[in-house]
Amino acid sequence: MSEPLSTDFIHEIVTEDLAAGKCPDGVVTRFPPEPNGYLHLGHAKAICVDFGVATDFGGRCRLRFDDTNPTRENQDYVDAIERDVRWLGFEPDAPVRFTSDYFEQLFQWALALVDRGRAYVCELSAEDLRLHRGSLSEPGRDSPWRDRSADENRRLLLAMRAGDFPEGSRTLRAKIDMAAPNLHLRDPVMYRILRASHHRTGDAWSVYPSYDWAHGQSDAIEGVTHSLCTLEFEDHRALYDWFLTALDIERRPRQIEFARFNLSHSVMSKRKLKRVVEEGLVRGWDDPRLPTLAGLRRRGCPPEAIVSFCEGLGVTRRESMVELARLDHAVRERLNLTAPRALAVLDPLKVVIDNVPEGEVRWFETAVNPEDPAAGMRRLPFSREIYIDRADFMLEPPPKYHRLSPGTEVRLRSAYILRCDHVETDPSTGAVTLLHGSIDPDSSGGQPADGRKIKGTIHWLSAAHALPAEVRLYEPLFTAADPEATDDADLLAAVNPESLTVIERAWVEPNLADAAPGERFQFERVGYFAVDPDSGADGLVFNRIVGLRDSWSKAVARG
RNA sequence: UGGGGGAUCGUCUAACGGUAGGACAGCUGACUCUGGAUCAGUAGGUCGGGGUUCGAAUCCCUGUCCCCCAGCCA
Repeated sequence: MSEPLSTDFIHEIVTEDLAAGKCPDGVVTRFPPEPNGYLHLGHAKAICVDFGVATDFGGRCRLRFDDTNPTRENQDYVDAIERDVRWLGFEPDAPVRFTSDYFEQLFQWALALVDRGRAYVCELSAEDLRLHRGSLSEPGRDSPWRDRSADENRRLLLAMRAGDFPEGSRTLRAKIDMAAPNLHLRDPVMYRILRASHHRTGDAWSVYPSYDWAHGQSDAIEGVTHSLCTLEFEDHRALYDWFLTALDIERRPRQIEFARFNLSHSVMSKRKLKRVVEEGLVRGWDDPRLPTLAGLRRRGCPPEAIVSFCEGLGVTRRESMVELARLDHAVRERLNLTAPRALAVLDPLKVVIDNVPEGEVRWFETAVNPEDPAAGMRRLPFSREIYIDRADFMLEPPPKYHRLSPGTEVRLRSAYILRCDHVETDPSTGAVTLLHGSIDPDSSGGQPADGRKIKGTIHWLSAAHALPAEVRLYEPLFTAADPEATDDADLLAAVNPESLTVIERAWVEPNLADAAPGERFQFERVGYFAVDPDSGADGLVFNRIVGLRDSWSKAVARG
C-alpha cells in the first residue's frame, strides 16, 4: 500500500468510498465469467482490473462463475477458465464461487418480491413479450398478467419451480415500469423455465435466474463492495440498484463500468472467435494465432507479459483500438530478460570451411543470456561444415550490407571470423547452392587477433551437430486492422492467407535436445520461440512468439 | 427516433481553471560479437463554433461524429 496507487477513475471512486467508511470489511471485487467459452485478452484485462483494484487496496477478489444458463454452460469451461486465471498469476480468494450456489437464496428473495407485489408471473410468449416491450422510441404495454394477486403469483412461481409448466410458458417478471425510457426497466424477466440439466445443480431446478436478477444479489451475498464490469452493462445499473433497493439490502455493492478494448488485426467477440474456429480457419481454440489465453499460452506468450500489457492499457470509459505492436512490445520486454538464447537456422545454406579439418570438432562457450549473467554459459560445437541462413549471404550485396558476400568477412557468433572464398550455384537457376570459405584461425571465440573491426555477426550451426526441428511462423490472423468491424459475410475474406508458415525442416542447436513444451528461447537475430506441445518422438516443434525488431529489413523496405 | 455513454499526438493514456506530459509505433544518431538490447535526440495532438475568465483540454452554450440498449444470453 506504500506504492502510489493508479490514478484511474475506479481507484478514485474506491478511495472515496473507503474514506466515506463504506467498506468496513475492506474492498471486495469479483471476476464473474460465464463458463460458456474460453477466456481471451479482453478477459485478461478484466481480470487485471478486478484483481488489481482489490490488491491495491489490500482487499480480496473472488472468482465467481456466472452459471445461470445451463443450456450453454459446462464444467469443461469452468476448468479451463480457472486454469487460465491461475496461469495469469492470480490467486482467487478461496473458495471459487458459483452463482448456482445461491439459487435457493435467490428464489427465496424472489418470493419476497412477489409477496411485496414487486414481481409477477407472466404468461406472455417470448414473441408477445417482445411485442409488449415497445421500442426505442415507444413505451411498452403492460402484460395482461401484471396485476395478479400476490397469493396467485406465489402459487404460480412455486409451481414453476416444481416443474408444473412447459419450458418457455411462463416467466417471473419484476414489476417496474413498462414506459421506462431505459428498456431494462420494462418489467425485466427474473426467472425463465428451462428444462436443462445444470452442470452443478443437475435437475434440481426447472427455473433459472436471469443475469440481471442473479448478478447484483450474488454480489450482495458475497459482500462484494465494487462490482466492476464493462460498458455495455451501464444501462443495467439502474436495474442492479432497483433490485438491491426492493430487497432492502443494506450492504450495497456498487457497479462501476469501464471500457473494453479491441486489438488491431484480431477479433475478440465471442461470436467471431467461434466463427474462425468452427470454419477451420485456425486449428482450434488454442491456435497460437488467436487472442485466447489458451492460444497465447500455446504460442509461448509469458503470462507476465500479458499482465504488463493489460496494465499498460489503463482504465477508462473510452473505446479503443490497441495496436498489436503493444502486445509484441510487452512480450519482447519480458522475454529479452528471461529467455535463454539459442542458435537456429531457419533457411539453411551450407558452408564448407576449407581450412578446418574434416572430423574435427571445436567447442565454444557463450552466454545463455547476455542480459542475465546468472543464467550461466552454454557450449556450442563447431566443425568443417556449417549452416548459415540464406538471408545472411548475398552474391551482390547492397550498400551497408554487413553480412556475407563473395570475398568479404563476417563473424560467426561466438566462434570465428569467416571469409567467403567461393560460391557454387545451380547452373540452370543461378541459385546459390553451397559456399566455400575459410576461418581466421586467430579469431577464436569471435575476436580477431589484430583487432580489425568486423561489422556483421551471423548465426550458424555445425551441420553434423544441428538438430532438425519444425518451426511455425505466425503473422496476424487478419490483414484488416479492424476485422471486428467487418460483416460476418466478409470475415473470411479478411483473413490473412499467410498467417501461418510452416518450416518443416529448420535446424536448432544441440543444447535444445531436451527442451520441454512451453519452454521459451530467443533464436538469436531471429525472434522468440516456444516449444509446441506437438513436439515428441518425431522431433521438436517451435512456435514463433514474436520476431526480434529488425531495423535492417525496415531499411531495405524503405529502399 | 427514447435512454445511457464517449471524443486529447498514428495508437493507448495523463493533465481535475495555471508551461498539453508519458508510453507504443515512426524517424536521427551513439554503442554493440544478436542490424537485438541499451542510450540520446526528433517529429506529432485537445472534434467544430461561440461564450465565461488575466488564463480553458478542463466551466457554460451549441453543433458534429462514434459506441451501447428493443434475448426467456451474459
